[in-house]
Amino acid sequence: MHEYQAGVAASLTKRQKQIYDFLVGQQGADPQETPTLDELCEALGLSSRGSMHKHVMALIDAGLVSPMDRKQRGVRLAEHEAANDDELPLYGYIAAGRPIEALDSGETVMIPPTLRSDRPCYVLKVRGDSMMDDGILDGDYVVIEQRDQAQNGDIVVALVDGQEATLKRILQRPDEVVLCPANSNMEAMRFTPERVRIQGVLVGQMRMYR
Amino acid sequence: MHEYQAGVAASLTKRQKQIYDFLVGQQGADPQETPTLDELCEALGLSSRGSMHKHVMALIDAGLVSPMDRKQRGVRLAEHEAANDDELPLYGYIAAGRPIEALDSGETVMIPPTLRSDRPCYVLKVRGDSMMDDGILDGDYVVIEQRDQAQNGDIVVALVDGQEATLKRILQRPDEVVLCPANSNMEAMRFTPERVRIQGVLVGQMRMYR
DNA sequence: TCTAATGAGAACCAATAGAGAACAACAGCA
DNA sequence: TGCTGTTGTTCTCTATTGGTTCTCATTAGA
Repeated sequence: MHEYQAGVAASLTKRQKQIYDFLVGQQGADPQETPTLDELCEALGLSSRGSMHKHVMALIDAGLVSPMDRKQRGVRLAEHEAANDDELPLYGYIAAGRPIEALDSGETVMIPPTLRSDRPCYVLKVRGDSMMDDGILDGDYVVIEQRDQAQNGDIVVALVDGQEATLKRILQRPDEVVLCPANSNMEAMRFTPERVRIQGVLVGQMRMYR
Repeated sequence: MHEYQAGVAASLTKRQKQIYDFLVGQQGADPQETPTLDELCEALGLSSRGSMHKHVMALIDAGLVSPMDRKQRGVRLAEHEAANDDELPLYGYIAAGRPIEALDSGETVMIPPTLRSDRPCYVLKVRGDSMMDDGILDGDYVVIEQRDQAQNGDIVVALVDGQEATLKRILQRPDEVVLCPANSNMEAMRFTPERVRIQGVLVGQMRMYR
């Protein structure tokens, strides 16, 4: 998303970029403050509201400024409500050897953007100690990025034979897939590749005490 | 009736914002005092109650002022539902045997409300493996509730001799305080009670992968 | 030279702002 | 209960502000 913004900003003219930069700075000073066209003119040394309007319209077309529909509320930056829907769905419990135990209600958990990726994610609650040596304990919440491929060494949600879901570190070899627990009491499990389907990759974890 | 768009404070007009700011200030001065429309007019230099009423209606539509249903009880701010301060300050790094390494910049981290307590909290980043057997690894973020007392078994930020900060499980006995690491390679440390000061209690933890 | 970017300025008009009047609901009081 | 002053509500009318749309001139660059 920042990529996108930068890309658009790159196609702005000098004046437009200058105005946009001013607005960004202004917002940092006081998010409530939305300068009028006249104020923008004074700040940037123009004397024609109409000219300023033309520049602002370009910024609106570029998606950087929210359209001001004849309302006299000043020029304000577009709210880039990115994909930061802070709430992610809590699908249910994951424990070695059973399918994911679904929670019916559309329950969600608030997840900081730093704990997730830009792609679609969901949350599971961990049952059992199979990953304890990697610091993932019973009761922890894990954030899973939804995808069907992973790199060797990733911790993944893997579905075996279409029914057993488990959270394990994965090793993919040409002839077999190894799912490695992080628990000295447990053995790695080996399967032929076609028996294992990846349902997501671990991107975040959190735990609450008490 | 009123075509002001309900919603955000950012969409307020200048006058509306001015009135809202006045009300906020007023509330700070004396929470009991709820100015009438006439008083608001006098305070802000208007002479028409009707005009002031129009502005106040806009604030009500914006959800900033609680509707006054023809009652003569003055203008009062809406109960601000949970001014969700999702951001907590990131104080710095904590590692066994050193003071907390401060990060100067007022950096903050977004923390879901479920991961913190209602009391004041802050965030530290973990250095080292002294708590690895409890699933707290190098690089993890821990949420600490700020207080100076703890129960036996709590994981606390403890300051020893006023200089060494450490994250450990605590055991308080009448004659000594034991700080227990969660790492089979490390020994518990024993101090006389006056040497140990509790700076907070662990209430949440999170980790990001890659 | 041609074009795009820029800027000035005028005219237009809807949004905002304010005054004031009239009315309605309320609270206090006899 | 009825009276009275206070306070919220609704209305009309007017003025100003500020976004919009023009036209036209100037400048920089290919």
